[in-house]
Amino acid sequence: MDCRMLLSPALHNRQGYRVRNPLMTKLERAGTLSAEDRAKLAALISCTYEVAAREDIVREGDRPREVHVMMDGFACRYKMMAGGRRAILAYLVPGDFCDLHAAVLGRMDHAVGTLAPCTMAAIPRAALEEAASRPAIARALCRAALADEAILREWLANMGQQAADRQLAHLLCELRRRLQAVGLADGRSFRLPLTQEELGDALGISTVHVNRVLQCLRALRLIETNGRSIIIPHAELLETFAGFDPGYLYLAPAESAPAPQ
Amino acid sequence: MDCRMLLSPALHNRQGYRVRNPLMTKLERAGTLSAEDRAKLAALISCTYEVAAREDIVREGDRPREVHVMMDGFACRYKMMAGGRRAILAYLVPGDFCDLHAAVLGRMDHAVGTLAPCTMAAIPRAALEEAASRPAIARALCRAALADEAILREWLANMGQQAADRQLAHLLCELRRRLQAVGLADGRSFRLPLTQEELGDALGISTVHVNRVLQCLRALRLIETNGRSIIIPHAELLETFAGFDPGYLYLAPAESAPAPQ
DNA sequence: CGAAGTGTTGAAGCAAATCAATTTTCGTGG
DNA sequence: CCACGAAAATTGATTTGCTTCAACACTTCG
Repeated sequence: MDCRMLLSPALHNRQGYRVRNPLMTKLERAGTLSAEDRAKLAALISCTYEVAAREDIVREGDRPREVHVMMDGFACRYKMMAGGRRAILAYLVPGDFCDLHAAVLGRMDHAVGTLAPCTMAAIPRAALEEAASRPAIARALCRAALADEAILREWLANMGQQAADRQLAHLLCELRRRLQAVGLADGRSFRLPLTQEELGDALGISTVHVNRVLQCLRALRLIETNGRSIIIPHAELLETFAGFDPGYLYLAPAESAPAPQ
Repeated sequence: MDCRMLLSPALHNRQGYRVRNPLMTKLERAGTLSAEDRAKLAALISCTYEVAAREDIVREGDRPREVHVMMDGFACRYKMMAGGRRAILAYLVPGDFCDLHAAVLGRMDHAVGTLAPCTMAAIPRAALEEAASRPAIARALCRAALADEAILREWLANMGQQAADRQLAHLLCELRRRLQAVGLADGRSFRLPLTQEELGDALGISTVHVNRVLQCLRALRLIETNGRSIIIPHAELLETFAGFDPGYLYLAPAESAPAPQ
């Protein structure tokens, strides 16, 4: 894993837009970081590197010495199942950690692979642990990890209990909100560099069926597709159809918890 | 929620066995707690109370002021879906936290309800946070939360991608291991106080189908049932059938992570 | 321009849902 | 302890959402 030191004074994503550091955007959501905290965090992103589409970033069983963060692109957590099927367990968008949990648990119990070309940052564990000695940063990291867990629960409920058309609609609603939160979607449309097979591996349905469900959503005028872009003409319609409630994403600034007496 | 102060010098579970504090058993797994840490933890369990079967412990939207821990019994995380279906997102066994994440995220995005009569402990957030000022305890709590996340990922892969017979077999393998880890199963059998409906709500399959799949597993001699007890004559056979690999449960003492340089 | 990957369509088969009825188990009070 | 009612488990018949297999069209890019 080569790690060209790209000291990036201004970050640009693959579409050429100048974007804020997406990790910062994400961790600031809780709204409790001081200027000094932010400086500490920014200093962590010193070592970035590029990964082509469909490469592994970390593999099952790895004991990563650094923690990897998505700066640009699109990736997924996955497990290979008996019989060669691939189960996609999460999509990762800019700002997301690949293996924060492995720093605590010691080992990856699944792999992370890119789906589109990605820019990654590698943060040495020692540097991260030092930053986490600041309570506000530790709290923000903890929040990020627990928000990932909330997404897993929503996926489990969604994939387990809903018909395929609702499942796919729900997934699109989630991706729209998450991409919007890091400036990669306007309200109406976003780039989604996924094949129908990659969607099916997340939903647990066949490629053929993904295709038919997409046609169904188009026929209902809930979505339009244009190459690898998704257009959602009326987000509320799609969200209603999917039974989507964005609370589980914890994108709003932290609702202050009741103070412990 | 009445909170009778039951200062329990020795804990007994509902079957009358004298058991260790299951929270301690769980948090000690990482193997890094000092005697002082253990004393601090033990002191947290001062306020226990009983809850009947099929009651809610916390509800979606709650902002709990205490953190609740299972001391005895059987419970589940669940969400109610559009159409009245219930999605069971996790089973909770003694030693498991109900709402540790809500202490950080501020709010429950799902409910926790008992399935069997339970003994719960309520830990005031202030007391927990004070205990967590000890690094070893903070680390153990973090490990516990992340191990829950690993179980969610395994469920998502299992429920999403496998045939129903493998799914159910996998679930039984997991419960056997988790119950064994807190002394509630010998190698061969354990009490499983769940109806077929409650199993179906976790697997996303109908009650009728749960029944047929159970019959199939019995016919294959992979399991026997006796009232609410499950007997697994040859655990390896069932685990092979289910493609079960216990690594994701993180029940073994922490594999020491590579030291950060 | 050709080849590979991706998307689309149709037909047949199957796993699981649904509906409905019956039996068994279990908890409770007489 | 037994009788009763309710909950849970079981069985059969029918329907359906999704898979699988196979062929073909479109796009992208070297």
